[in-house]
Amino acid sequence: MFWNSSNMNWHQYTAMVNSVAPFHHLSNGVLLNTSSPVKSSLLGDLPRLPTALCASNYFQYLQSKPVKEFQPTILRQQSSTTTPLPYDRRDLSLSSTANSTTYSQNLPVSRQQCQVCRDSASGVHYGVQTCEGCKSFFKRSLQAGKGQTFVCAADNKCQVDKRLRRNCAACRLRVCHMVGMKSNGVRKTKVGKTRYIRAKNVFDLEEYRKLDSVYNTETVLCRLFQNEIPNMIEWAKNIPGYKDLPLEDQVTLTRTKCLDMLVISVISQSCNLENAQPAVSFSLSNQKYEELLAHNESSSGSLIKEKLHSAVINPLKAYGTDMFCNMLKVISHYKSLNISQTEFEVLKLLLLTNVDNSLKQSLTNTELFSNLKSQFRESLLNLCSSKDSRSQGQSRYDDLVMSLTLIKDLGTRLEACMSQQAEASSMLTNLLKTIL
Amino acid sequence: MFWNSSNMNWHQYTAMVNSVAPFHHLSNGVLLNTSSPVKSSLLGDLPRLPTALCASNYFQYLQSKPVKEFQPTILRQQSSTTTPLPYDRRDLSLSSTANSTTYSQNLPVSRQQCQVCRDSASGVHYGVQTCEGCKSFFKRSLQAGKGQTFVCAADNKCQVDKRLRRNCAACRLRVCHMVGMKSNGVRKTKVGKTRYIRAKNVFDLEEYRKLDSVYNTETVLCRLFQNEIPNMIEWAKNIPGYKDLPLEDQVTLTRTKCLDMLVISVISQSCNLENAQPAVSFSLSNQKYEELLAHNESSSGSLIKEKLHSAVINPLKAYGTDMFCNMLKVISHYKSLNISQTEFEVLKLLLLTNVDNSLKQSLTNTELFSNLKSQFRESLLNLCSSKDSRSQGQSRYDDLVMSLTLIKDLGTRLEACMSQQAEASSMLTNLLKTIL
DNA sequence: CATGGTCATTGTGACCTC
DNA sequence: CGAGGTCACAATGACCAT
Ligand SMILES: [Zn+2]
Ligand SMILES: [Zn+2]
Ligand SMILES: [Zn+2]
Ligand SMILES: [Zn+2]
Repeated sequence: MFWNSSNMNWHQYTAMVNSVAPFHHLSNGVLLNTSSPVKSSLLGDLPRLPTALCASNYFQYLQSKPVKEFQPTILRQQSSTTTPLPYDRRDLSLSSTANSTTYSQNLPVSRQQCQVCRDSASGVHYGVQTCEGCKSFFKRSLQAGKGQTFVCAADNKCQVDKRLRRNCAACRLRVCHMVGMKSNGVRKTKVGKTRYIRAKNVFDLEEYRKLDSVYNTETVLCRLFQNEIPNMIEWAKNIPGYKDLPLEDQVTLTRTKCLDMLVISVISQSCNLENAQPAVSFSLSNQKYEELLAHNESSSGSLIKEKLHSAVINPLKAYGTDMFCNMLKVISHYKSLNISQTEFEVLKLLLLTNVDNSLKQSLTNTELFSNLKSQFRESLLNLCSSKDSRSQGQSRYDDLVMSLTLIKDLGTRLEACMSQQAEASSMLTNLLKTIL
Repeated sequence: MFWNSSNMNWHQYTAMVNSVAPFHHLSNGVLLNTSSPVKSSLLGDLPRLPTALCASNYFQYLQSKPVKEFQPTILRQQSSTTTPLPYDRRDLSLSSTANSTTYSQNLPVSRQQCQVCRDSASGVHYGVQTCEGCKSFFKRSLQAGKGQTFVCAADNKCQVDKRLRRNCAACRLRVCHMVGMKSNGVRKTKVGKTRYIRAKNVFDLEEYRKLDSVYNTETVLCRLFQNEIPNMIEWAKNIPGYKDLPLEDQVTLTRTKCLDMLVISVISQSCNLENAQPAVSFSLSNQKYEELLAHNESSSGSLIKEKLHSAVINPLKAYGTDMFCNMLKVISHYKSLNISQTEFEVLKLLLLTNVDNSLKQSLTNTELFSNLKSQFRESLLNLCSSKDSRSQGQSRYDDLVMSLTLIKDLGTRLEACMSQQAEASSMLTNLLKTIL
């Protein structure tokens, strides 16, 4: 719904936006207006979601970068013959030759790999496909008990793969928990029958709550982002005049601005929620929260869930990366402006066409673009002037335009978050390639 | 010079800004105008600089957080008596009791500490005060030769202190280089006389060039930031009407906006440099670069040095953190707008007063602030209108206001950088406290 | 006094036992 | 088949000889 705008000209478009303005819907509410040709969007309505994207697969996907391992394929027997040590089991050589022997080589990149570090797995341990190393690591962490706490030297976002897994125990254990490794109590003596069932491969709230930080607002926004891109592109296509731009320019604009657009959409959506006043839901009980979370785990654009999420799990975060608090501030700003949905829609357009000069020069049809841009600008000015008196209108226009800096700020922060969530950039490229 | 604006009313101020507009100065140029009562600023003129802030001290300062070590002060002899092992030298207990015995306890937090990890130092090793651990670590890295390369699992920004130094070898070695540790060749056999002189404690380019990334644009901006704050505050005090605001509001505004103000100043300064076209200095030879760097190491606001710096040292950076490229883009944008210094000055004022609602509510005198803000806004509108025709003026006004999103974007990125450079936030608080 | 070497201690992971 | 144990190996750092 959110990105929806059917084929019509500019005036029809603004008219529609006006008429649709008072139309609110919640993430877990029902869609009231069934007559309009809505294309459902994840930013509020949550249609059928590919459930394959659950926690384990998600992280597996994020970590599936082509690890460069051009091992020389020699000197394994070499070292053991030259130095006849009594034993040499461990492989800490960092250029090992041992793991190119999985029979289903590298076709889908996924099976037979350790879900934690992408090394070759030796079986299912503690509920998850892992390598010997991660198995032992998790075992030791269990044996050590609750006393030991690892600390990350960076931001709890360390890469965990075959060569780096020894660097940060905190992040390694975090990933272990994320992919669902569990002790299942101490092993029962000798029951040959129904043993360890495979872990459900879904976020487990109890496990999840043990984790510290990091994976909350940012993670969900990143995931949301993936799902929302197609809707955003569809929306842009239906902007009057946008399709007249050359295709390359459309792609350029969409690609450059998609993060900002995601942000402004979530913000405008949140402004419409009646119960989105900051700090209200913070008093909800954990039980209520779990109900809500269980009701619809998959994905939701509204900040309401995010807020609950943060309230329960999120402790203090690193300075400057707390997306949640920052978003609340911006929402409150817009609420104080008493902004209408119509104004939000036009602000979106302004934001989409607010490019710096270098980007503008790279467009193929600058003329057409500038026309479009000034048209949007004009539109906002008219909107402001019609409501209030002359000088009041100018003042409101200024307020609205200046508020875009806040959106931009959030977009930049989100970009930083995403860049740390592995290959968001290439992911984006691929997505856009498949869509257009 | 840059933050300079003497005591005068608003009209005098704009007049002065107008008259001073075509006045350019380079970082290594001479100051031409000696009659005006300029207060020199680091953002271009570089007066006497407290040279105490060199590389080593800087990192030492950044890392001087109050490490929470409430060691139980027992069980040292305990363990050696209960288990009569033949040897137990190393202290890996993580709650050691050994380092509260430095006789000059914790008065200035600085002396007798390892410059790398803040553990208690055992003397000067490889030219720098270090602990035994870091000494051995550096020794091994020398013995291993160039073959071995450490890789950081995060972003080459890991914290290095007593408990975390074992986490990331890459970052530990990086810090070793940063504080100036050197091999000085292999030790001469037996010369009892003039031996290792203490390292100069200044950035050494040769050592520095060995490092990968990270410490370039961002580091210098952070350092510049420290030095520039007082000038910024002085500048703000002289804005007509600003001193009429309550003192708390002044502090609030200054504190919230100082990063953005730093960014816009560097940008405007860079736009004035004749040779600041992007990608021009990239062709300079290394020798030329070293000359420039040697000429004035301490601090310089102009991007010209930054550009050289990056051109020589900076390889590709993490996505989204490359301040340098982003700044170049913005500079080029403003150059294409053909922006005047006067316009920049007013933009600065607009940026200073562009706060979100929550901040505005926290001000004590909202009325006064709003008046000031609209005054600034008016001023820019007049400036634009006077130059061009009516509609042209509005268009330019829009362009300028929208361009503030670009500045905000840079500010946000810089904030992220600074937050990773340890305790920039508390540093800022202290600074502001001492000034006001 | 700083350097280079020594070696107990700790984390690791390939392999083994059950 | 997987949990738990084993132990060679690598990194670390307190201490020592020079
Ligand atoms: Zn693994
Ligand atoms: Zn980590
Ligand atoms: Zn140290
Ligand atoms: Zn690191």
